[in-house]
Amino acid sequence: MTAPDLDPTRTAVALSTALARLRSRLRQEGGTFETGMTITQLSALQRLIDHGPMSGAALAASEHLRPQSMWEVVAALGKEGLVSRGPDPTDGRKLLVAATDRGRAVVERVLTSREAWLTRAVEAVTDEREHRVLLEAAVLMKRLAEYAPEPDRG
Amino acid sequence: MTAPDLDPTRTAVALSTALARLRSRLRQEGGTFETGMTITQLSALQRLIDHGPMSGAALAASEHLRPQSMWEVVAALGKEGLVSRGPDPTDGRKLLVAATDRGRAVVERVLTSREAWLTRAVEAVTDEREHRVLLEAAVLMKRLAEYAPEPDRG
DNA sequence: CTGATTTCAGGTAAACTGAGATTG
DNA sequence: CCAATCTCAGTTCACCTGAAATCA
Repeated sequence: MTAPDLDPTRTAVALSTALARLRSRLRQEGGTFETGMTITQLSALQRLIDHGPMSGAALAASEHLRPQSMWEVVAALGKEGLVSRGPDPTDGRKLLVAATDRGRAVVERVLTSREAWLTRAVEAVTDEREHRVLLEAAVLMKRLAEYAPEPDRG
Repeated sequence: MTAPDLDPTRTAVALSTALARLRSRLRQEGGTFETGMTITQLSALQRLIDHGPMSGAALAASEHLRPQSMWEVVAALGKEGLVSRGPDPTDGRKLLVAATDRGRAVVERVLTSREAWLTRAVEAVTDEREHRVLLEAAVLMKRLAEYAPEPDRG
């Protein structure tokens, strides 16, 4: 039996509205960790670093964007020299997108800077236990984003 | 001394990218709890229910939007009969925005429906402990969104 | 020929900025 | 007269859909 105070719908609504409010505040604060990057760009770049070179279509699918939208993101990153595009040797339709050394360096710099508004907010308004809750929740939210329902089987 | 694995910058980045990915996935899934409302509209409506009638400017500030943007949100909610607008008896410049009974009913319905994609995802991919983590994180994220740095005092 | 990938063109939604009008 | 609020108009940004062109 699930505890009566744990209602997945209320959690879903709370999570959605928290998302909206934090996102608005981030926009208000300039948002993007002092690089020109949008969070979508940062997320895609991190994916490339973690996963290695991928086709645009695969990268789009993993980030839940349309390929056309992802190519815009990749073009923006490419213009800054953070990713490179090259032909896939085994499939002439694909272009492999890869993080460059410069891209890796920028992400590393983002991950060690203390200046971002959200970093200061986390330091200021959470104690150690709450900080751990946020960190775990980030992992859980990524897991939620990947959720694929089991197909019905007779 | 803070535990060495707890780095506010890494938490901030993890939270940001989790935000981006979950938001993309929500858009892909249709997002808005089977009402025509956007999450911004839902969040504003909840605020009105919790707080009582507010001026457009105050509501905008609390949700971190510009007044002009908030008036668009309010207009959309008004068209569905979920909020009403009336003059402030004490200040002729302001219009007080208030949730209607219909608005309260819609939020109540959202909070009890099991159909939303995110609700099913929460049920499916989290155990009870993780569910609690998400719920608390939603509260913490709203707190982060409200963070106001202490003014320097010499 | 079918299907997947990339590219090109145009469109939408949710926010924004800027410039009045009204009221305190 | 100055400041706050609301309104009107135009703009931007990050996505989207649709339709080619290329290749397996």
